[in-house]
Amino acid sequence: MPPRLARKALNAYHHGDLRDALVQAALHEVELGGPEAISISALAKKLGVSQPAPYKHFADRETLLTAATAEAFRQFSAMMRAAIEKPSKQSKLSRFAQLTLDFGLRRNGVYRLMFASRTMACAAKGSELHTAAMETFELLLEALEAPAVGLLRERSALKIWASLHGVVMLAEQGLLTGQVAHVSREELVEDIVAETKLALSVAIEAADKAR
Amino acid sequence: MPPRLARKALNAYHHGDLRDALVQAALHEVELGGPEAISISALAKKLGVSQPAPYKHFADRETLLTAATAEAFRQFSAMMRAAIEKPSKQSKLSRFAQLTLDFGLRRNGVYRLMFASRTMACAAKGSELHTAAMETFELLLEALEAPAVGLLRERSALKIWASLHGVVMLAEQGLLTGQVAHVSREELVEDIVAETKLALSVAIEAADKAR
DNA sequence: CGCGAATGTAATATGATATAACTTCGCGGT
DNA sequence: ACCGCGAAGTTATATCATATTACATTCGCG
Repeated sequence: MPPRLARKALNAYHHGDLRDALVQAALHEVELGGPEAISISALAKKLGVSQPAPYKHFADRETLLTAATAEAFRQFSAMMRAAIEKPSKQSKLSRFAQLTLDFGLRRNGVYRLMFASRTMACAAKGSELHTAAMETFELLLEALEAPAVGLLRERSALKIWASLHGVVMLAEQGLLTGQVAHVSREELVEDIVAETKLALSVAIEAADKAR
Repeated sequence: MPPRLARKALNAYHHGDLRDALVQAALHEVELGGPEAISISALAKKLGVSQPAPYKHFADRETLLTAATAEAFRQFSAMMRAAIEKPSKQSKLSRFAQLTLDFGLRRNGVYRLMFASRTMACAAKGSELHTAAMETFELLLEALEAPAVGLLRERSALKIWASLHGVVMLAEQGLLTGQVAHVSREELVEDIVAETKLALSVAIEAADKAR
């Protein structure tokens, strides 16, 4: 006898797309409580399947986290691409930076999953996650709109990425609000963008002269 | 045989200084496996006490983590103070920055406990942890060696803190090594320091002129 | 000395991860 | 059409960590 006939129309036994549903549900949970908050059994209950069902799709909690992180990177990239391709008064880099800050604060749980959890450090080189992360970095390079000077451009990108990351983390930990109440986080970001651009143009000039 | 007795008696029943021993042991564990790795019961076993014993000193896991974080900040501050007070060819800021990077990579678990865990965000204003963190920030302000221009100095400190934090996190996640193999992390940090100093002096000049 | 507070233990409830062994269902080959 | 195999679920269970409760021991202070 089938244990129970569920709400799903034709197929009560097989969920249909549990794997994807798990990833989406995980992201939703992470959004609220951060990476630590997700629990396999809680997700299973929420999706109306038995507790061990997720293990048919993910070897362990870590693997699920990794898949969710990759999906988060793809969503982030899509959002960024849309933003920097839309014509605007502001520079692409400026929009990228402000949006990153916004994302980092509004969807802090997901942001931490992407940039402040152990997940990334464990990602192998060709993995789904590593690829997704690299694409995001490519987008930043594109947003820089700098002449193709390879190494210099990458270095600038890294510096601005690092700075943005730092601002998000410090802001989220309440270490910014107290110290510089007068300076808005947005101003701080614009400051960083301006400095980066200046430093890059100076470096390019110097490189040209040396040639 | 109990590991270490603080007060006096060779006492099998009472540990002597379990609270402190827990904090130290927790930091030791964190050093290896990061904040997620510490387990109350594992610590209890390692220290040779019963599993619930720690709860006499810390309400829950989170509270123990918070205490360990505060201790980590104190250790960090002590190290930094020693470093920037010792005379050297390099600037204080430069030493602060390089040491931070070094600490962030060598003792990454502890670093993450301090700067990349949820602990800080939950710290109340007058708490042990908040106080310890503020002292560390004071040290950075001191290392800046800038004329006392209040807001400008704080802003510079924040920017450099954010950048350093970003570099550590990215480096630790393997996102630096691949992209800029030629540029050492140390060079990147020196770059950031130089930029900060330049920007600060320019800003001060501008402020003077405006007066 | 003796009593209360601090500190430890034993026992237990709860809940999460993960594995094992069994069941159901879709689907492709003959 | 059928069979059977593998993918996707299920129940049952082992293990382990957190946290609470009730009880035991020791410290230190009057």
